[in-house]
Amino acid sequence: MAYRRTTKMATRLAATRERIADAALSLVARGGYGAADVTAIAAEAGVSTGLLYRYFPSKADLFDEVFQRASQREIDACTAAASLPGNSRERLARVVETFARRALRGRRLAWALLAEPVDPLIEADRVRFREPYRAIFAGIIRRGIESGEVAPQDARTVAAGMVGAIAEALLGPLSEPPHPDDEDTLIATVTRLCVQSLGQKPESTIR
Amino acid sequence: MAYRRTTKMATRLAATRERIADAALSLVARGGYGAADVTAIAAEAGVSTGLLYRYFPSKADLFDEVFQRASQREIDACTAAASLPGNSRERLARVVETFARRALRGRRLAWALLAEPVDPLIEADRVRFREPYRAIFAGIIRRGIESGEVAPQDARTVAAGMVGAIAEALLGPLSEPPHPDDEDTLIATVTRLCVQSLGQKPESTIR
DNA sequence: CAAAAAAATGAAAAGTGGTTCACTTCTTTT
DNA sequence: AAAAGAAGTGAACCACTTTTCATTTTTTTG
Repeated sequence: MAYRRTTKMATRLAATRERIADAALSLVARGGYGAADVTAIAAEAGVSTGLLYRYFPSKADLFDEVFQRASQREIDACTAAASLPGNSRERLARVVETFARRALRGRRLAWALLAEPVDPLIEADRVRFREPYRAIFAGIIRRGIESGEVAPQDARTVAAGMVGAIAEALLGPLSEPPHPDDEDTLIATVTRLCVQSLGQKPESTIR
Repeated sequence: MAYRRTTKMATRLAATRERIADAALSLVARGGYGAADVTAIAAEAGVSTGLLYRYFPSKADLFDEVFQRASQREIDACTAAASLPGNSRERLARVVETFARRALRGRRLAWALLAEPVDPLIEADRVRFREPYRAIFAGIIRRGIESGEVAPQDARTVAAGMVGAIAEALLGPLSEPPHPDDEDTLIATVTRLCVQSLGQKPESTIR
């Protein structure tokens, strides 16, 4: 008669789901959203388009998850960088460097996550993608303010500005072929820019 | 027989072209790209879709022009702000303020120009849209470096960062209803952020 | 090893939105 | 005012994707 959910089956189902999500990410990482239509995703995952819809209610839902995963990795890396010891400026610098270096390494994916035009259906993900970074930066800034290292300021807005600055400064280079020599200077410039945007230490501006 | 181009006719042709472009801009400014499909544009302009294609070879070409016009106004305003007298930091501050204030005034359009997801066909315009700003900022930075007010740095990258910072910092507020009280502080924060990212005057860091 | 239920298929449907083109209307010219 | 040519129309066309669903295959259970 019927069949109850066996662990064996459940495992396979999860694996298929995984394969689909991986296929989608892989296509995006290689060819951008343009290359990631459901037909291509299904083919890449080795399943039929119909099956894809048994696992994800819609393409948007699929990308919700794919995006989430890809972002999470990046965010984890930055969170880790943020939690290393050091003063606010050092920590900030480390996060920016981490972000920039990883983005330049995985150019195509970074471009897709940061800037590539996607259909509006999926755009919500991108906005969400930037939020965690803003949160990381805002946290560092707030702690800097508390400890007196940084002048009081609107941490949220400044953090948003930093995310934007990094993204925009990398965009050009991201869409060009790698240029290893320039990368270090590029990263250094972006890092300095962010740290400086915090302003000087309050002591030096006390009247 | 045939008819030669009369000034009367030529004027009308130009007017129709104008109406189409205006209609497109108006739709974008009110409802974003989503609301600006060719059918809607034609309807708004009071012409048929077919006629639209007599004036513009394709939708992308139409938006090329529409974008161009909308941007030009903004860019002109910023260029004007940049050319007022003052030192680099003052001039930079003025441009940022100008940009931010105008963006907040024309929220919907600014959002469309800066960040709204568009179909890839049109995305090229957006990249181009940011370029002139980068150029304005880069010009100010370079002059600052030449005059010794600003430490030597990669003007192009820093300028890109500023454009990104401004855009990103405004994005949240741009998609929310106006909040007049907060706007001035927001603008002040963004301006300070950009000016500070230039770093301190070289004199104070000379050893 | 049937019978039952779920997994999987893939071609067809439905939706989307830009573009075309055969045709009509209006303007100019003689 | 008639001929000629340009402006203007809008429904049909097309390319492209997502989504569905009737059908087949696989897995489980009694």
